[in-house]
Amino acid sequence: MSRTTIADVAREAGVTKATVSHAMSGKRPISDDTRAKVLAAAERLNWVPSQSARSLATQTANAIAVVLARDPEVIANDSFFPAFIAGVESVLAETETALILQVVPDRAAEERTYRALSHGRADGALLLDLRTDDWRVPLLEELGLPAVLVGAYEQPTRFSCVRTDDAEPVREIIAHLRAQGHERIAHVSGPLEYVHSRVRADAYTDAVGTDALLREGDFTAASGRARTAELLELADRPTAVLYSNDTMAIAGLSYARSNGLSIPRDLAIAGFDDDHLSAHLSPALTSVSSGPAARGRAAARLLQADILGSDPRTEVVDCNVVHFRESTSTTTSSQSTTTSSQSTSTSTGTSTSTESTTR
Amino acid sequence: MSRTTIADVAREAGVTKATVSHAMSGKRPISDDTRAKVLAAAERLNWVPSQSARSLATQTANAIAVVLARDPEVIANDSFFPAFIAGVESVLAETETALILQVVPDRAAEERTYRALSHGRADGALLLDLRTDDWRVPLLEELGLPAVLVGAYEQPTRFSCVRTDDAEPVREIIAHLRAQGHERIAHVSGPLEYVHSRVRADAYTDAVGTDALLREGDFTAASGRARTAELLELADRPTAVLYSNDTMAIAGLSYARSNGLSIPRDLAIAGFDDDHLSAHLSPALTSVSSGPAARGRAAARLLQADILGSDPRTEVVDCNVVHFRESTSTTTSSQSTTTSSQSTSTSTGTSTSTESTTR
DNA sequence: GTGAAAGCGCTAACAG
DNA sequence: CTGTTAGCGCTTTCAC
Repeated sequence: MSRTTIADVAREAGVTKATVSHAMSGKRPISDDTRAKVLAAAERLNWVPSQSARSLATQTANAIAVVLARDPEVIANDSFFPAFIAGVESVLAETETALILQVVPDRAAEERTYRALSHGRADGALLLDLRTDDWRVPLLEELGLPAVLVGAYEQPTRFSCVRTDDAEPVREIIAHLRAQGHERIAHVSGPLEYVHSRVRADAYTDAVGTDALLREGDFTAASGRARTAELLELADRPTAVLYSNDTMAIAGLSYARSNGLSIPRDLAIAGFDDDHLSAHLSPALTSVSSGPAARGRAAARLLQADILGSDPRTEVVDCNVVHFRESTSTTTSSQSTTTSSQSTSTSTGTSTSTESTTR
Repeated sequence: MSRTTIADVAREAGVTKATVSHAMSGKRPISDDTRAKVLAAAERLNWVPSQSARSLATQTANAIAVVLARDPEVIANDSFFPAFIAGVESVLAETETALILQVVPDRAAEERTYRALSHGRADGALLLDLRTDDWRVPLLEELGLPAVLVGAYEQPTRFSCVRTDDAEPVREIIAHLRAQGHERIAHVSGPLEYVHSRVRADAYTDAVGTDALLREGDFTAASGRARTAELLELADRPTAVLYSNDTMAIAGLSYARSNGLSIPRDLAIAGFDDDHLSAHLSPALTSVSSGPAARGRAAARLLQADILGSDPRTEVVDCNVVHFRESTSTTTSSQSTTTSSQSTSTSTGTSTSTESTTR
């Protein structure tokens, strides 16, 4: 059961370990003849180099990491995350790079995890759920661990970013609701410490002119329901609510309905992130498709480039598309205004502009 | 930028590397005094042991792996996978164990990946999407890599299994449909090479007495639509269809509707895996909640036990619950027959029986 | 073009 | 209880 090592292959091929190493990596000239012998021997013995030995020797891991500080349960009910990971994997698969997914309970563990990752366990990290002034950014800079920031990050940084314009779709939705005669439009945001929640909330406040009907949720169904309950109890209750994700929107929708409201007649509802089933709900849910797979691909590519030594870049993956559906329509018959067939297959074709980071 | 190593900590604490190592692991008696010195030094230097060095020395990785041979896109549209991973992570988080997720394009890459994993990159693997007579089982046995098989596997094996009874819910649904007067009930299965698809398909064939209306899909929306189209073109078209996942069911539902059929009046529809939004669809979709999180937790626990040397066990996580909803009801008003509030929170309380493996 | 040897940072005997 | 000493399997100088 003792694993076969590079020494076994060397012996089998009648050369030294160094030669085997170089024959595999091509890092120095090798005669075709010996290379063939080495490859044959490796094949015969089913040898695969030990990643940990290689990591130790080279300080590279052939893996990138995503560290999640959120409750694992959120993974299950979030429409963004699985699709994002799918996009990431589609890029990593090309180079047989592994993705390390680690959920941590608290900040101490998170910091320890990043330190451990930087010691030969991962070549880089993808940072999700960014906060204004996120402590992870300086930490990773200090550790020298390459990273890509997914989402808007305002501070100067040497890292690449994958951004989208989340304010624009919010403005579009508010305008749409206004056009339908709505005057009291509420917003249930995600945790406002997250930049993307904040951007959406700010765009909302800007568009409606006040934050009186802004309520902070946490992306879970429970919070969607609770914040909706609060809003509906107001003397001057809103006639429309924009939620920062579909899970909260649907929880809110269910709650409103069970309280005798008809959607969209009594209450218009819009979500965000466009879950793959949202178009099939009743009423079909107006939502913003945020191109998670495209963003995952972009992030993985930027990270690989960074690891290979490229300069950091900010890539704006502008794949937000608002799908106006029945949940915000006064005329219940109409389906989406924008093309509704805009799904995974077409998202590769969305406009992707690139600009270099100036700072 | 040279990383701080155990030698730095030893120097800082005025002891040797061995002492530091043991102070951290507790693998041999250490005086409280020196332990304190070591911990203080480690803290001061922000030292985290190099995982690759440790892996090399101990042949352990502090990580477990899931290798996926499917198209990354499936991850995004599958309701089982994210919830399963969430369950796995909730167990791994307790011990700060990492999850390695690797998507591979073909069998050669998959085999190479398992070999690489077994060389100190992962301590074990979770096997999903089992096939009858799956080649991975003997491979992992040969490699000596601990594993847990998720799903029914009929061959004798030394690995632990996490099983569920998928036949029973299929029988329940068929019986329910029969009771509503349906006589031509079709089934769109997943790829029949997968054991779980096969089990469901066999249960279906058994229950209806023929496989004339059995069609093989591949869990994608596209196949759900295509197989539904074929079924609806039959002279004697079915009046009910049971799909092997919700994604196919919803695609089928949409297709049938766009062809002028009313659901469930003209066509009853049932899915499998109970996506978190399925209860909110219109009509609400009858589906089988298969407790993915509970299965993920069970699998992770069994794998950790195996890694620590426990004997393999087969755990039957029987958390399948059929939610009868509008898509199969003649009386369109009624909601689920079974409690519909059976969600993540309650799934921990489902009956979980344990039996030891006899072979 | 190939070989020999020195580590990468840790753990685990073996001494004391 | 603590120090010394070999490795784990690979890469990478440095010689030849």
